[in-house]
Amino acid sequence: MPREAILDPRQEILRTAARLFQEQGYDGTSMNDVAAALKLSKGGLYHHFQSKDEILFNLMDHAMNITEERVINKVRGLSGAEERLRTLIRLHIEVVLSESDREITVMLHENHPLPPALRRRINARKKDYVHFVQNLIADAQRARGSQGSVSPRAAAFALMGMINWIYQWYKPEGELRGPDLVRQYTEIFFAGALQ
Amino acid sequence: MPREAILDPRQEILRTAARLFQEQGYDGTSMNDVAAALKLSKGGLYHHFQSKDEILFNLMDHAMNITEERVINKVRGLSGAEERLRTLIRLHIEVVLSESDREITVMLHENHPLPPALRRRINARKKDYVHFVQNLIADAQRARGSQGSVSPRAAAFALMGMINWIYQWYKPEGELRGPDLVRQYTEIFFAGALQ
DNA sequence: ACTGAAACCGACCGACCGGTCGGTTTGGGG
DNA sequence: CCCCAAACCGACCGGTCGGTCGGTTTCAGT
Repeated sequence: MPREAILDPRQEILRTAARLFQEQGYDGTSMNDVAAALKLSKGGLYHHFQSKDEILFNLMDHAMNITEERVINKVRGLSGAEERLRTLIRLHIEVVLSESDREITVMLHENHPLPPALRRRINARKKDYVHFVQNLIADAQRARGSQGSVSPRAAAFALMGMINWIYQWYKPEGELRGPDLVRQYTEIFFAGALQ
Repeated sequence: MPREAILDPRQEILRTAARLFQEQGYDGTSMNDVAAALKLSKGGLYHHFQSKDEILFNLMDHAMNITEERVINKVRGLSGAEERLRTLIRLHIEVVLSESDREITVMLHENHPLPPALRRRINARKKDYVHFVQNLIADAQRARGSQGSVSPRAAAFALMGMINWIYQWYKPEGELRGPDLVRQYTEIFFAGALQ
């Protein structure tokens, strides 16, 4: 028998909460809503998490784990500055568009004030990611010998904006589909930031 | 005596609500908070607006008015496709960074569900703006005779993302100040989308 | 001085929120 | 078969929310 045939209940709660938070917002979703969606009583839900904030924090932390596994670690295994940057753009977009990783969009949008300690941990991880992207860009600029009138910092913010804004308008059935989106965004950014 | 020495009370309420919504979020701000900040009772506040939603809608509508006045109308008065696009980028960034127009960031971030009718009106205005930008980009591409591998639609979304994401990281006292930001973003986008 | 409407107050309402708690069910190891 | 801890239930709590309402103040026009 498979060791993990039954999901960790905490993870199942997080998955459900992520879905509801994405659909109705954090404040628009009550703990009752979460419990009901899991066919649980509110008391039963509080057996697994001791506060709504704890759920939100774990959601955001999990989102950062996903980003680390599916983007950063994959890119680290590559060589060639431009190839690494190109891959980062593709993978990051894929994560944002991924139906299954709703935690990402929750984290992108929700700015509900977490307890300061937790907030700091998330912000630090976000900042690390931006620095990683910034370094990638600097490497790619160096490799191409570009006349750096565009700072890696500004370029990194521009790239994060382009990609993280996608969820605001993207529709899977729309005219601008995934692979096409990746191609065009990559073209725009490469020509724009590595000139 | 000046006819409008005293502000329209509704506008003063909107200004205060915008400030509080930006600082604490829409759900994190109660009608009591708004009333208290105005040195009003909640009952007094409800004399001017009949619901919290009505305040949010007027805030968002006002934000769209500002965009129309300060960006679209200014750009319409210009000639030369590239000059118009360049100016749009600068003005749009300036509006996002403007201390006094907090309604903008409220609208960019808050996705509290408005009554469908109101929601549609705001969304229609947003869509109009994207179309306006899209046409500007198409004109600029044509004027430059660029080999259009980048569609105006994708470029418009990329630009909106770059700019509308700024409020997520921008700090007035940071190293990347306003004019510098405008210059670099313009460079990135022109090289990226008009290649 | 009087009046009427607009502005405003403050107590109040029902609903719902996040969270608690004492007790019951469940199921695997001895 | 029993035990015990983990899982779970459901009633409950204090507090706050958006919104209401009847009454009072303010003040411009006459």
